[in-house]
Amino acid sequence: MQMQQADRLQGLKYPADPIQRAWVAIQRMGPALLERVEARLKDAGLPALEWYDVLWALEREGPLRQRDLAANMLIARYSISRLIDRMEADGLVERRECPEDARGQVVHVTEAGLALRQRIWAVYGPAMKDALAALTEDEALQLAALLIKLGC
Amino acid sequence: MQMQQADRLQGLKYPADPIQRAWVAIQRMGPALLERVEARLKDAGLPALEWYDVLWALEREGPLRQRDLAANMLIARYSISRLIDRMEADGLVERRECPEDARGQVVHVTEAGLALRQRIWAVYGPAMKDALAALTEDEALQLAALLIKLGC
DNA sequence: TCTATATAGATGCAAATGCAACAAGCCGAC
DNA sequence: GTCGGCTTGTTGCATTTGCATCTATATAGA
Repeated sequence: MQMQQADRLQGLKYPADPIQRAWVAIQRMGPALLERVEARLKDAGLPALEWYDVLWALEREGPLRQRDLAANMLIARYSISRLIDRMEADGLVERRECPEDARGQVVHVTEAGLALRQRIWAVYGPAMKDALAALTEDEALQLAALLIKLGC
Repeated sequence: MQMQQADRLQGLKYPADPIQRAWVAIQRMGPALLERVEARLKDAGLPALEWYDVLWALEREGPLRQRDLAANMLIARYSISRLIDRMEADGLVERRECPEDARGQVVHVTEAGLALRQRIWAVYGPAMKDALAALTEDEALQLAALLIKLGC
């Protein structure tokens, strides 16, 4: 198999300055953990997490407009447009007319989409747990609280 | 100006489960903060942070092989190869022969590279500080410590 | 030494991304 | 009403990515 250099996390140094240290840690660990998890999805022949996010948002909140999906996922409109193109081509979602705004469309999940989400979660859930296994539950909550503070 | 949907961080929900909550927070805040900072670089007509990372690694540690840059930045070899192509074309770095391994090359930073790094830092530093302004120094250190734990 | 295997880096190709521009519909001021 | 400006979603184009593969060199082991 190829490399996996995102797991060369051991020898890396961090700045001493608190702000810089936090910044580097966030920007380094986010992608590294993501790569670990996505590698397991790929090994299982499953699509990337982006697809999961769409499917889960639709299952959780019901049919949504592309605009709202974009807002949920913090990605650009044109990205959603093309992501939904691909997912629709795979039969996971459907675009339907939007009654109260003729510009818009409403995205619905299909049965196949629901089924795929479950198959992804069966791998994603455990992989996420493993990725964060070094933290206790309290620490995980602390970490989340600190990060969420940054969004406000 | 265009959108900036990465700042729609306010209304977003987080799972109650500690592990999931931490995961979502990391994966959401990392890119959102990055986008805020990179927007300021772009407004100033400066290149993306990737370039900064290369320049700073070379300035800090001296000339490096592409292999070592890749390890430092947690990115794939072929990405480095092409990143250095572009930076070399811009006169910021130079590839030179590697005396003790004829396969390899050593990347050196040029005067222009040193100068550019300083210009980037003048924007990057303050932007980073602003992005993390919601945290005290203690909190920043706490956050960093929790994240760094995940790499071990 | 000679061979097998591993590593460094580059690259062709297909897919994905970002940007800018666009059409179509909405909405509020007048 | 209608006019200007905003929002929604799409698309052409150039750039960037990821994957697989390739060459050249290094290194370990018989």
